[in-house]
Amino acid sequence: MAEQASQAASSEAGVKEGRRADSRSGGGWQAEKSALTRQAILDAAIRCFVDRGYRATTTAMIAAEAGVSRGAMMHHFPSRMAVMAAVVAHLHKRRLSEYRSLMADIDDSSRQLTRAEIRKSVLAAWEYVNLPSFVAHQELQFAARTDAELRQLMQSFELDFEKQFLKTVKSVFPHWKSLKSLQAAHDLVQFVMRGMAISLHQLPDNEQRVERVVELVIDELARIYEVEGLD
Amino acid sequence: MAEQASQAASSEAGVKEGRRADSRSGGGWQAEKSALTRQAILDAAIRCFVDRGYRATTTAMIAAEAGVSRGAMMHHFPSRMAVMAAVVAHLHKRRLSEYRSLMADIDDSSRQLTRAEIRKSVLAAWEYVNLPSFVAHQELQFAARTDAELRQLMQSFELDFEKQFLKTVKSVFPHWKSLKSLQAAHDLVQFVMRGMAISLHQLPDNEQRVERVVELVIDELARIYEVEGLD
DNA sequence: CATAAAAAAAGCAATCATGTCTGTTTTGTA
DNA sequence: TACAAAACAGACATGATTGCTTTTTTTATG
Repeated sequence: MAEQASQAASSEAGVKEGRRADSRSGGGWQAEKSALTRQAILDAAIRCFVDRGYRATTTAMIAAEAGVSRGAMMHHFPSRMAVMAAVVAHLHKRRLSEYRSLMADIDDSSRQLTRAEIRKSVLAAWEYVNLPSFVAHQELQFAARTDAELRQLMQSFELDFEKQFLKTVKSVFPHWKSLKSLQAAHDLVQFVMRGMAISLHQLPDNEQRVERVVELVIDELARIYEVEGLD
Repeated sequence: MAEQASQAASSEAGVKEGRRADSRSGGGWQAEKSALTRQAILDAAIRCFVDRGYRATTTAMIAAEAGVSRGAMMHHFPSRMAVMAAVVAHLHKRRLSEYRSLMADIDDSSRQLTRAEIRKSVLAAWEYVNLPSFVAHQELQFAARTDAELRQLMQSFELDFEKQFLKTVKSVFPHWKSLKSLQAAHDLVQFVMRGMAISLHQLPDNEQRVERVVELVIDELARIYEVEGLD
């Protein structure tokens, strides 16, 4: 269980990379095509989640979106749940990678945490919750509330993700000393962004409200850091 | 469209109340029983949403939960969507009523906004997002993202709800002068609570994290009020 | 070149949810 | 009491989704 998550998180060079090299001798092209098809199916599933929702996504829909036949898909994933399991693992890696990429632009390697950096990190968090991968994961997480099988499937990944997530934040804000307050600040940002994402994606007239709340969060983070996070 | 919402919001004395009085002359008992059945169906639907999810909730499930036959249900609501429409209207009233009830305990009618009041309001917001009615509405709102019909159905109610919601907050915090900052503060609280609700209801070990974030929000509200909300 | 294995495509049966239909009971009214 | 209308109950048919099976094509290897 826990191995699954950490394995999925760490094994960046997965099935695909491991076999593409030896396409000259033997046992290469077939495996590569297989991996390509799998990847296409997973990406298609994510797109389906985003614009149809988890429950409404059928196996036929995924296959059509991926451009493969239903039979081919059943060859790689023997059941619907098998696809979902693979998507969970796929999203786990993709989300971590995307978040790290967003946060990578912040580190200006100054020796002090500036308000500008805080702002960048908050905006990055807002961008993050608007990514397709986040929306897809949101669909899965939300469905998991009332789907025991899916919940169990995601459980270990969720725990690992939270761990990696916080670890990334720590690496970006090395000057923030109090781990406790950093965790709380991180939680605050994540909760606000998530709540804002789900609340506003059907209400018009967002921009100003988003802007104001973002400013409030920045203010609060600056205040927390000033009080508890200094060296 | 807009009339639907405001009508649903204002007409507190609906179908049920309007006909129960004249059970002596004519047209009473039957109508009352009808209203009772409708109510049972709507409440059953909400329960189904909470523990099965919107998409997984079937008409048969609702009927069974309500203790009526599927035929009886189809008599009152000719289609699945008709049930959902009625549930949306029902939840609209119920949520407003419950939130007002939660906020009613705060007003200590002092002539100044104290930190204790702020704390109570934040805790009330947290209680609010843990009510079944909120969870059910969350299901509907979330499903509406990828269900155009449902989205259109809810649209006017959502707008009206936000209006009534803010109005309630204003009435509870009459000393908060700047409407702009009050709106922002209200948004902040709502977003945090919503994000926390959806993020944590499957992760264990919540209490401490919730506690800390709640404290942060209280601090921030106090700060905003001090800066922008004073008389 | 031939054969085995993998990948892909298509067809099929079972299940399930919806909507409609018909029949029965209860209530209101003349 | 008789009749009309509403409330209710159950059965049926259609359409959709899933998983399995069969057939065809592609790839790897002796």
